[in-house]
Amino acid sequence: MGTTQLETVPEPKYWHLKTVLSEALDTDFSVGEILPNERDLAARFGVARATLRQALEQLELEGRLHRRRGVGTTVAPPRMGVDVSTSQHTWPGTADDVWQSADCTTGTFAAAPAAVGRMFTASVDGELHTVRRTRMTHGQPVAAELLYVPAASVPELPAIEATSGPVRARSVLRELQRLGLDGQDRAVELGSARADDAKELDRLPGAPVLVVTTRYFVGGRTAAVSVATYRADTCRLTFGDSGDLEISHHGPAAHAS
Amino acid sequence: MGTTQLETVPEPKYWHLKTVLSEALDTDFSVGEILPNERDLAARFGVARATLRQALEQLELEGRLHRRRGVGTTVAPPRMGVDVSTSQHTWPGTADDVWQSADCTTGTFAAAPAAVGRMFTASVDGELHTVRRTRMTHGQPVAAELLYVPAASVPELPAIEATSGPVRARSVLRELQRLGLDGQDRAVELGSARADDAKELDRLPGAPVLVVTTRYFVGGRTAAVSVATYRADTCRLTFGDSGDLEISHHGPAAHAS
DNA sequence: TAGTGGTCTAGACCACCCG
DNA sequence: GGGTGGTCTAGACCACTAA
Repeated sequence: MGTTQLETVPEPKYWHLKTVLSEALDTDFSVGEILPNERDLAARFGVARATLRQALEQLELEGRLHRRRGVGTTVAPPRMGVDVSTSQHTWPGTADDVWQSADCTTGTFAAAPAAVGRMFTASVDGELHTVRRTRMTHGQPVAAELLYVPAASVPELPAIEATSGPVRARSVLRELQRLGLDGQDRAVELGSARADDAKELDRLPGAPVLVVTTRYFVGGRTAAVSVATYRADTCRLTFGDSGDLEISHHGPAAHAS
Repeated sequence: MGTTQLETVPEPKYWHLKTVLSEALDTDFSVGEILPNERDLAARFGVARATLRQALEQLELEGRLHRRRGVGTTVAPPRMGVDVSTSQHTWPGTADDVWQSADCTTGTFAAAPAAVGRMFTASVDGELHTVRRTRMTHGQPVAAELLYVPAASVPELPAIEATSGPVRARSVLRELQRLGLDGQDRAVELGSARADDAKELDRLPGAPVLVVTTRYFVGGRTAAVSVATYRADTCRLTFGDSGDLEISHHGPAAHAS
């Protein structure tokens, strides 16, 4: 390769390729622009398609590119700041309209992942409501949430209503809102989208997501648990009032100049 | 394939493989156990090695596996909860001993990523201290941090001391600690490790990391900015008192039973 | 139907670790 | 030196999208 670099430490091709592409994105492309297809790009750089794809995958992971089968690869806009701070949703999305498409099913605790069941201090028997929702920002789905609410937490929930569907989902949320919230607990980790979440987030299964697990405390007990999966490619989770700031894409060139 | 599934929706092989392996990890393996090598595993499942690797990569992304070149693939322990809550470090790691190996260099604002420079409301001229540290948990490096402190934020910093090295790093941190902190701002996003961070975190460049960007406010102005990159495979970031809980690995089998 | 990205193969060589 | 995972190739076919 005709760069100025000596052949001291042979950098992997895909890594070098990613750096070159990253700089090209900064200088020669604008947001939304379509890149040449993978076969052309690979030929242009003199590498196999698989190698080129390895570079593109990294750039997509960093939120620089957006790839869609049958369409092409486009330059992604900067990640949007998504507020997940405490003040924003004392109870998840009760007042604001960022959460949509609620649904609700009721079953036993066995319907929840074992790790979720472990977060409830007591009452592992009895019924469990599972509310499914989608969070929209700028018209795009950014998160899919499963909210687990033991029936014991909402004793005044009318039992006569529909046993599922958006109507019951709103009933559960309304009951939760009436409860006094003592505090909450939050954790963030990397995961890969399950098939159902991926579908709602308009991504392929296995796409990287940021999993936000929240425990809601009422009267010293865990009253509900929320597992929200955020698109990792398009979202930057904010915990404060910095939602309108741009943070660097964190690639190897982040230190450049 | 001799499974019970009809050929209705041909699931990708690597996806099915990942599910099978995930279940095998739960039942037939214990933490730290070594898996057969990739060539053997690929032959056993009747797929190409590249396909097998696609499944392993996903499992590693979810924190289930740990792969080391020249050694092998082992079953990873559950992710550790790493507290990044406000109360834990009013100023980053001043009192506790989780942060180690501090170093410090001083230069201009051009030494910082452009996105970081943008977070300082004023005083883009002048000097900028850059403190580099590593966060250790259970004897393992979990995060590499770059703390950007404008010289204007620590006017009483003795100028005669060493211009770099751990000694000066501690001086800067000590000065910061003397300041009254009005508040802070935090954002989390997915990134890939730069070469230098990867080295400190004992990972390969490009490894997935959770980038935590923090802005520290003093007197209504941004007094310092911290960019901390946490290992995404081994860490679960906690914002509260849930540090000792286990959260589910978020794979496609997370809903199983 | 043509073009895109997604999956898969069967090889090869390299960098690294350990005995 | 022998075994591991990491990189790379040159193909092939498939699933999806849009004209």
